[in-house]
Amino acid sequence: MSKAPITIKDIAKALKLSHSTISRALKDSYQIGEETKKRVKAYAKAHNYHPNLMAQSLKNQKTRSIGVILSSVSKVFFAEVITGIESVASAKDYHVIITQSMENFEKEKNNLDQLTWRSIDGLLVSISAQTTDFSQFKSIQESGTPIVFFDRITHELETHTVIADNYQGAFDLTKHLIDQGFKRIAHITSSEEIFTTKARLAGYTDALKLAGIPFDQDLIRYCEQGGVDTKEVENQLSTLLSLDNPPDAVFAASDLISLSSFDYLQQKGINIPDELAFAGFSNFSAPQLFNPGLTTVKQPAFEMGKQAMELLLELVESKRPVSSFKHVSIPTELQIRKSTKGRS
Amino acid sequence: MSKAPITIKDIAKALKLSHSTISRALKDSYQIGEETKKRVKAYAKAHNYHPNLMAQSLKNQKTRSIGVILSSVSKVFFAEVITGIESVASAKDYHVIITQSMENFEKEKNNLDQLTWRSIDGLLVSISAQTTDFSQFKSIQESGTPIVFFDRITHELETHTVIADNYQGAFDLTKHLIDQGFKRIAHITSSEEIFTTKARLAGYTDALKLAGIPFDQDLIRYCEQGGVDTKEVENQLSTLLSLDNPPDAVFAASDLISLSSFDYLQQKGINIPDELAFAGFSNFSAPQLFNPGLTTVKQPAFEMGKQAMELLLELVESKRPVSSFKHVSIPTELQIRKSTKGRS
DNA sequence: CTGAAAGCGCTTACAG
DNA sequence: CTGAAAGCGCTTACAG
Repeated sequence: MSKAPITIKDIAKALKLSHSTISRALKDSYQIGEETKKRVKAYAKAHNYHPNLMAQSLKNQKTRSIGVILSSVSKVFFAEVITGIESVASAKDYHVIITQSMENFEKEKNNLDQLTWRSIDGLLVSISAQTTDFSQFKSIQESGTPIVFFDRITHELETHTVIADNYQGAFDLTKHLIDQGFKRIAHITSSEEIFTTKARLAGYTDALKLAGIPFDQDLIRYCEQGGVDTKEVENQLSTLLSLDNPPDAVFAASDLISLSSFDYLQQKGINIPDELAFAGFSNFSAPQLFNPGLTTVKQPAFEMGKQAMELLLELVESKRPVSSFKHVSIPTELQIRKSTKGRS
Repeated sequence: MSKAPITIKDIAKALKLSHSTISRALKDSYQIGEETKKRVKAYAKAHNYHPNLMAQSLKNQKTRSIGVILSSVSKVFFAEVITGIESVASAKDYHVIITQSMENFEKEKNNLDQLTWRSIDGLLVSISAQTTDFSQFKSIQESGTPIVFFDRITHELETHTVIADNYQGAFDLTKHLIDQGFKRIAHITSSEEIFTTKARLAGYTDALKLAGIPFDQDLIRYCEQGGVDTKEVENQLSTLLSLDNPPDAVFAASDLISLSSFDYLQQKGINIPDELAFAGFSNFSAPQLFNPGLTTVKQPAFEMGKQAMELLLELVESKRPVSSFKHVSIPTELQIRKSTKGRS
């Protein structure tokens, strides 16, 4: 194992050519003769030549690195998203710098600063729950770094976006509950502001409308922390249960909410689904563990990461400014289990 | 927002100094007068100067990037490890390139190649289950890139290692089962070869010995895939259950094994803990979801990532070769739930 | 078709 | 205490 990797200079010396010629031959420049190209490439391969990325970056003003901001890698959903992102990145020789906002606006801003001065070529973002001001993203975009939003997106910037079809997922889930005979369907969801919350609420509302079931604002409960705080979920649940006309089913917007809810309901001795049916959005690795098994809407996390990265690299590698943007929405998958079994 | 970031040259021009002086002032060189330093730093700060990392890397032959190889980010354990690694990295301005081996030797080798020619400054590895040949790691180390192993380690290379105290964790868990009155304790574990498997088996064995319970090889069941394949786990369980003298408790080595087992046992209508007690190593986010709640040994994942990264950076930043290596073992935590309740 | 030269933004031995 | 110069490994306009 040689300590110093082989460089263009070394090849030039060995082959008695100038280093410009080597450089061009390696990139298949039309200016170089076929014979020469072959010799150079063969030598490079034989000696396991790899270009020095730092030198290339310095020259090209491109780092081949992509920044990612998401709330937390510990969430199964995001772990799967990352795998999708990496699958594209490694195929195209980019590397990915992951940062976590922990749903915190200040942290998100710090991550952004960090990533910026590391001079990334592009940025992938799922916006934190706290974020209402998008000016930092705008200035990054204006300074020439393309951004693609996924999952938690905004339309305040013009760019590609990739989401799960939250609307359809919520619609399907609500319709399933209605089909099972439930009439008072509550919705415990995350912060009112975020994009996914709005889309899910719309799907829920439309499914009710279609079935002629009246919408009741009392049945919509927001958790500002998105369920990170167990107490928050318990409060919303207990409010629901003490309504004059309590719900017969609950549609939860996330795993965290479902987890806390199951604990609480079990504690209170409330039987699922006989006293209260329950279902939720989830990328939990083992929804069958819930007792009874949890009916879920599964988000296409890997696929989202993959497509978001592909769209970002389109922007990064595009020769000229892009002005027409795609808004991808990927279907979700309804998985029916015992927690929503109707009384029939 | 200026498109082009400010450089040393810009500062030099503005302050009518040479760029050598700026460079030195910014790094607090003793050669530069206090007054000058102050002026330069103030200007740099005011204009939000950040050094161009590519240029620095090229000059210093250091990239400030650290490679990580682990089996899969989708495992909660590794997601937490990553958070620990990142916490150190971001504080010290390193960035982390994560790669996944998926327990596959070939993939691990590819990741290694990729990382190598990206010229990382150091490497953090949790070895894949398939790996028995460590020559690639050795040559990387010999070529000057420090490596630290964590979780799945080897002693074939001389370097720092960081593990959870698997021995003690297994010992504690086994002792707990014995204390609860169980006498035939089976152990369903991962591939026989890997380090963690051996350590856990040793803890298990010693706890039995101490209690005067005879060791029975029939009660030790290996899953080559580590439980990725549900069938594998079911086979081992059914073998155990059909023994002439079947176990009264099971100690599982991982979440995956516990998950598949619970499904299988529930299917077979076997009551936990009355017919069979169950406990396992786990970093599952919600062990209380198991029905009944699962007694677990929790691994200090965040802490492991943090300490491994700290030790690696010690090696990376050390001026001279290090020859004395630390072997850190971090305590695990036994969390007792209903799945191991004794009959008393 | 090939080469000499300049330059990306920094660091650092060498001079003064 | 400060500056001019060389060089890290590459790319690419300019010549020939």
